[in-house]
Amino acid sequence: MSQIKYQSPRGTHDLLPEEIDKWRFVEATFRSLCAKYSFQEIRTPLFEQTELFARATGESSDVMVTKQMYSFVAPDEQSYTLRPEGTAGIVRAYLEHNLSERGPVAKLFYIASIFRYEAPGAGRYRQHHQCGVEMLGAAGPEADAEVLALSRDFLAALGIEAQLKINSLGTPQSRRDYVAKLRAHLEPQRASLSPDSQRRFEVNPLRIFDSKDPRDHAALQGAPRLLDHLAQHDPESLQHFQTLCATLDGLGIGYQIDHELVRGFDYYSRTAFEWVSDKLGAQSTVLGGGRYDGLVEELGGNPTPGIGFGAGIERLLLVREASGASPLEAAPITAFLVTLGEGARAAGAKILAELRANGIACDRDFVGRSMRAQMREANRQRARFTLIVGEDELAVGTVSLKNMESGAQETLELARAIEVLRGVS
RNA sequence: GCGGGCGUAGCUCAUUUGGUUAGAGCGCCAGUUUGUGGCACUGGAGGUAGUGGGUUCGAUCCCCAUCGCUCGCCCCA
Repeated sequence: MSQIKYQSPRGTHDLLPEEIDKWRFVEATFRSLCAKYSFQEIRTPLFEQTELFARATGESSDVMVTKQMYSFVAPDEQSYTLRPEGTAGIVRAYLEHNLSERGPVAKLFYIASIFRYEAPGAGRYRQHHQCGVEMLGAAGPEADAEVLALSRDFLAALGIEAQLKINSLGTPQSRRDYVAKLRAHLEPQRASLSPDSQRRFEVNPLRIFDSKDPRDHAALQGAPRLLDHLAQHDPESLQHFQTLCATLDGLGIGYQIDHELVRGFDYYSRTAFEWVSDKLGAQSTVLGGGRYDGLVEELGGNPTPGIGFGAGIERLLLVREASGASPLEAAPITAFLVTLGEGARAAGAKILAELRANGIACDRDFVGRSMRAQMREANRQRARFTLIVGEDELAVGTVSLKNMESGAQETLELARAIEVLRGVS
């Protein structure tokens, strides 16, 4: 440990064999659900032109966000950035390949690495991994319900308990008026806000809702609510929200309306949602998403509605374990070849090849260990059978097949043993 | 970016008011007679105590720095 010269960069992690099965489980669960919901996988480049992400993360905060991106100048002297989120690249691909021409609605999903230069914390890394979906071209609340139903099924399949919170942000226009109202409400108490929120008051008053400072909570008492504002000035958004709620009721998806659930960027509209868990301390969101009807246009396309969600795999696994979901184990191999003597050892490669040609997962000893050690290794790998080949067997062309669970052993021709092993593979 | 805690074998942790060869459990390797695992027993390998400085006769232990992890704050696409 002390002679270590290189280590993985801060906030990045190696996924070792003993933990990879959990990841594969999450990914396989997500893929199979997406297939069920008819979402199709898309893979976009790990990096894009910096400009794309700068645009997609909004003009107002791009200075701040840019500091949290892994940007670099390539030999072509252009600036590129490792993707800090999943949606922008997909929208770019949607526009670049005119996916809108293939049908009115594109339902896409991705599993991707995400890079953000920020302080690592629980469930928060500089390279993390997300499962997400994007549904482009459908403006109605049934699209929201589709995405939410998938998210519900996903968490349920993972054995994660979480609560759904939803809210409506209205349209950028109606939200602008709301922000003005909110400012008006807070103005008189401005001096009593936390220092951070006094800054937010200038930059992005909606964010004050995210504050944990009691002073800010006090100031927000009696603040105007988004949904009330929509009722008066944006009836279409309210109708959208109410229809969604009714649909969720019909689907048996429980939710909680959270008037303080907000999003920072302009292209967000209407539905915003988060699945939260109390299992994680400060990082409570396990899956978040919402509608972004303004994004495609922002990135140069025709006005196109969109809604999606993203969920960090690291955090899903943390919550899953905190919830006491059953651990996952690697699939054992079917057979372990034990050889005795040089002749058998030399013949081993060919026997393994035959087993594998018949679809049998198998392994052997590669360091010339004793039979006892080979048996131990077979046990350690939880092999279901050992195939023992010694000089005796070699001489008459047979093998000894031992069932490691029952301990029963029989000597038979290799071809027969393969028949048996194929039957259990 | 700010503040608190932590950093001893592969893993989980002991140890020291600063004092000879830093320990345990698990894991790993080997053996317990001749070709048989899981249990048990025996033995073994493995650590310049994250790293670099400093204080001291002497540092794993005290001080500083640095890297990493962690908790909270900021931020959160």
